[in-house]
Amino acid sequence: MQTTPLLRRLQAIATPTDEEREVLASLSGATRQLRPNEDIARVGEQPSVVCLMLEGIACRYKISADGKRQIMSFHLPGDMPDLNTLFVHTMDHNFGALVPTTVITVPHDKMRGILVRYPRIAHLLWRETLIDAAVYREWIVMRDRPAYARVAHLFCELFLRMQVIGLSKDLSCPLPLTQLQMGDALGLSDVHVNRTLQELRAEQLIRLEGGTLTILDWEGLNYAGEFDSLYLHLKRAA
Amino acid sequence: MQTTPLLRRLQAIATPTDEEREVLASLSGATRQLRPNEDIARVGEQPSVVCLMLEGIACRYKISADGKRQIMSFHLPGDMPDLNTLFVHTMDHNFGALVPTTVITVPHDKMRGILVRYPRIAHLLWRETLIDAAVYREWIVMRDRPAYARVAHLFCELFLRMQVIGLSKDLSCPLPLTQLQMGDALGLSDVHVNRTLQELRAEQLIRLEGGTLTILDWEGLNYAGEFDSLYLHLKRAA
DNA sequence: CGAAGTGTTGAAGCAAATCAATTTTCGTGG
DNA sequence: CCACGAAAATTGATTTGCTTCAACACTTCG
Repeated sequence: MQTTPLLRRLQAIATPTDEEREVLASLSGATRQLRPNEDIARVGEQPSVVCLMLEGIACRYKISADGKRQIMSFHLPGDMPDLNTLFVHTMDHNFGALVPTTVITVPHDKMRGILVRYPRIAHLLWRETLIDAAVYREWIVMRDRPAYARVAHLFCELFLRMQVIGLSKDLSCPLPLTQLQMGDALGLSDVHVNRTLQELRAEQLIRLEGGTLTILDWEGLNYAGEFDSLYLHLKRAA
Repeated sequence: MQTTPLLRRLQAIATPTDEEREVLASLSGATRQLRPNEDIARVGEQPSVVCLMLEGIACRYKISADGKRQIMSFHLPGDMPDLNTLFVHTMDHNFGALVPTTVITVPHDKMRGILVRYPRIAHLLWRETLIDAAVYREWIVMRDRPAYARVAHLFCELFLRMQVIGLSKDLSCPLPLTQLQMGDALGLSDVHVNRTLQELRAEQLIRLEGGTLTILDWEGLNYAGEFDSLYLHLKRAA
């Protein structure tokens, strides 16, 4: 049942046939355990495998000239974040774990074989990479808004993404990120993330403790974050 | 020779075979002329055609709650910016012309036929959409830097992209954008774009007049913009 | 030739960064 | 189980790059 997260994820954004589900369910490869801040691939490398996330949280990031880390996306179980390395061979960014994380690595050759034999799976995965791009676009927009909206937006997005892979319970989901990590993703200092979290708590929109996010007011949080889930292209809404 | 820009663009990022070049060169569809600020597709729509840009400059953008326009990407001749609508059917953003622009529209069915018959073309175009995503990632990072670096970065990117499609001459290329349009793409006010342009001119890095950008100091501009062209994944460097 | 869009300049205000402690939490070994 | 050190969270004070507001000048073109 290793690949359950992948199927959950793909069924959230598309409608694979039984055969396709079977092929994807049988995806296998070396399992790899990563510790927080351990990298999976770095700028300049040319990976020969793609990762399937099973557990944990990973991110893509770049390091600026002044040493600041910019997180460009978060990746959750079920994601295949480096599918792009099949066609864009050289990493233009880093990819690493933020918390203890488990992935399986599938050789490029094997993936390519599947794409050729099952064009519909290729299209499914193409769709997945396009939704990835849609998330980037939303982040470009979202990161131009005030801190309050940015943090709210991030929580809305992560909650929905956790929900479709079955990791939420009611209005709670795991969110074991530090304020520094959130800041690097939101383009905010950790200090300001902290102050903003306090605002969101004071407004009774969220609770965040012990690595668990609880949304107290979904509508209110959506409004605060100017959040519209359309860009996630999920088949069903929350 | 309508599709020349497309071939130029694809040859800048990949190596199509003669047959593939021929198929792509024969791509045809209705020609459409667009005036500045005329939209090609809007949020919520489900286009049934994809555009191939022949001339001009288009952009993807969203309008925020407060009415601000956020430009998420620019598109130049040779780009097929809404290839994504083949697999992600509903537009989550707007797509429109910024200056007088010519496109041809190719029906989805026709494109799908080509993708099925020529898997290598599918992979080529997939690569194209992945590079699009790489540009989004870079923009997320770039937009967190000071205004001076952002403007410099934009000019470096646009110059290289113009160059690979044959629209540059020496270190000059067309750049008929207003300061407001640049501001919407950079997350800066038009006022601040103006002041920043003056700095770049004062530093003898660029000239920008009459819709033409001239780079006076490529190295200096790269440094100012913390620009590294890796993310564009061009086969040859500048 | 006048109107609209674009570019330019100046002054004031503000959201968030930065700098600098201090407190709390948490993992780990004694 | 507690003590310890390191990481994370929190608080306060100061600084700053950019926005906003407000004019005004220039260009372009019907």
